[in-house]
Amino acid sequence: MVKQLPACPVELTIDLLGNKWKVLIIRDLMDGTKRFGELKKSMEGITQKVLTANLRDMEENCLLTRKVYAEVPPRVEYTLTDTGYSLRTVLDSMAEWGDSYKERVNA
Amino acid sequence: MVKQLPACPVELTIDLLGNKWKVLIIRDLMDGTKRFGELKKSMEGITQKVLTANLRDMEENCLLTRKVYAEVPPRVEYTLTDTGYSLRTVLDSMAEWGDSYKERVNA
DNA sequence: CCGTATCCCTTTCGATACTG
DNA sequence: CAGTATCGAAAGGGATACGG
Repeated sequence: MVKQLPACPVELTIDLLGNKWKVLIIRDLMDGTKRFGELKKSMEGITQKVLTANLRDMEENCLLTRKVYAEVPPRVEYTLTDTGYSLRTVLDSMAEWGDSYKERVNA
Repeated sequence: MVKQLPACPVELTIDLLGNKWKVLIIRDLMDGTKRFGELKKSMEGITQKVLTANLRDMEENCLLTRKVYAEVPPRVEYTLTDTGYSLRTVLDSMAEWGDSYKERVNA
C-alpha cells in the first residue's frame, strides 16, 4: 500500500501501479467488470493471497470497487473506477514502449 | 534484473521500469548526462548500494550507458541511451496521471 | 466461491565500514 | 569519488490448509 502520497507525480504513479500484478489487473478490468475467479484464471501464476492483497490495495487507492453479492456460493465482482480507467493512456504508452523495446533487442 | 523477457508488452515495461528509483533515475537523466554523485545528491534517501544496483540493471537493459574516466579522483558519468530517452512518453503520461490523481483525492 | 491464516523462503534494503 | 562487502531487518511472495 501507499502510506503517504509522494509529492512527485511520476513517483506517485509508480507507487500506485507498483508491480506487474497491478498493471495486469488494471488491463484485465479495462474489458469490464470481472469476478475474482475470472481474474485469477486469466492471470497466469498468481496466488489467491497475492491477488487478494493487490485488489485490496487498489480498492483503497480508489482504482477499483469491490462488490459482494449475498449469494451462496458467494460472488464478488471487481470494477474499475473512473480513476482506474483513466490509467488507460499510461498503460497504452507502456505497451507501445514495450513493443518497440522488443524490436530493438531482437534487432 | 530482468532474466527473461515477458511476452506481454506492458509487463515488459513494468519489469524494466521496476521501482520508483529507476523511474526517478530516468527522469533525472532526461536533463542530460550526470555523474554518480549528482544522481545520488538529487535523489533524496537513496543509498549508494541501491543506486549502484539500479544503475547496473539499467545498463544491462540498455537504458543507459556508463562511462568511467581514468582520473583521480574517479569520475563516472551516466547517460541515457536512445532506448532510455524513448521512455519519455511513458514518464510524461505517468506524470500527467499522477497530477490528475492528486486533484481527485484532494477534491 | 472467495477468501484468511500460517509458514517459510527469497529478495530487497538500510546502515556501516572499507578500498582503489 | 565511486564504488564493494557484509550484516541484519523487513518485505514480498509461494504453498498449503482451513473457514463462511
